[in-house]
Amino acid sequence: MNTYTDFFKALSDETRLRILHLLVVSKSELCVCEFTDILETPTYNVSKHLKILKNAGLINERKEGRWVYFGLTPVKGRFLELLFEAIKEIPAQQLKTDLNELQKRFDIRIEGKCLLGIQKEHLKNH
Amino acid sequence: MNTYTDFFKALSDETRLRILHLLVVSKSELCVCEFTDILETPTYNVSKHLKILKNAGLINERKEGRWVYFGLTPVKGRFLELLFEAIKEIPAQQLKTDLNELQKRFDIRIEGKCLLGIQKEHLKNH
DNA sequence: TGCATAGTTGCACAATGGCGCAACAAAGAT
DNA sequence: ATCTTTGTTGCGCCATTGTGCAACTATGCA
Repeated sequence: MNTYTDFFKALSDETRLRILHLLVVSKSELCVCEFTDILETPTYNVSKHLKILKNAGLINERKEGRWVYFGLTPVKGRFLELLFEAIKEIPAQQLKTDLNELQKRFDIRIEGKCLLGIQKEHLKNH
Repeated sequence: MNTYTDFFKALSDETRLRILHLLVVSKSELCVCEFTDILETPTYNVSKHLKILKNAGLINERKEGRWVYFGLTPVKGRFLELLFEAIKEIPAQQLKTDLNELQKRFDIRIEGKCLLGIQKEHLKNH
């Protein structure tokens, strides 16, 4: 039961909902610096939100050199299947904008990998 | 956007998830004293949770004499449709128990109306 | 070895959220 | 009119949550 309220709690924050939406729609893994640029939120913030989504069991982590990629967990059960479908259907302008920004990040990937890091200076840790 | 995080926030509490599950599965209106007995939570608590669900736009209120019935809002949009489907599919024991308790309350309705009030003494306001 | 880059974590702070209690409103019954 | 029943609301308390800052780890490069 707690599992399910935790799913909803994880999605009850705008930043985290945007993160999950990006993952559901793109069907890809994204790395922390890509999220940072797309969401326009400092890295430490993105990192914390990703941790919450991970602890809720919604996303997985994969390390590759200095980069950490996050993707959806494999869907087991009809509940998550429907929940992800629902998220895909949210008709919010913000989410469309996010997808545009995601495309920009995909365009600067090199052989499918995120190698360029954060592009927006003001979002980096100093 | 806030609309959607509010939906999730509303469902990120166990009591409220149980309430919405009852409404989604039963396709009925239930009154506050029925929720009180089923959820085994004091009336003032039930009332507050119902208010939160109502403010989120998930449920409606209808007064009938001293009784107040709550039911799902008419679904507009694919997002809510899928969200409610998802809630139906949650395989938690607690929710099954709730449905049994709901049946008991339906059994003591008179001509489809909740006329008997709270059955569990310790849950009433004093 | 030292430096830059990618990311995480601990701390302090303000805001929010759920609970219990007690007081309240509203409707019907005696 | 008064009492009972159904339900709501305001208050104080405590726990949780999101944020920014600063310190930290870890990986790769010169």
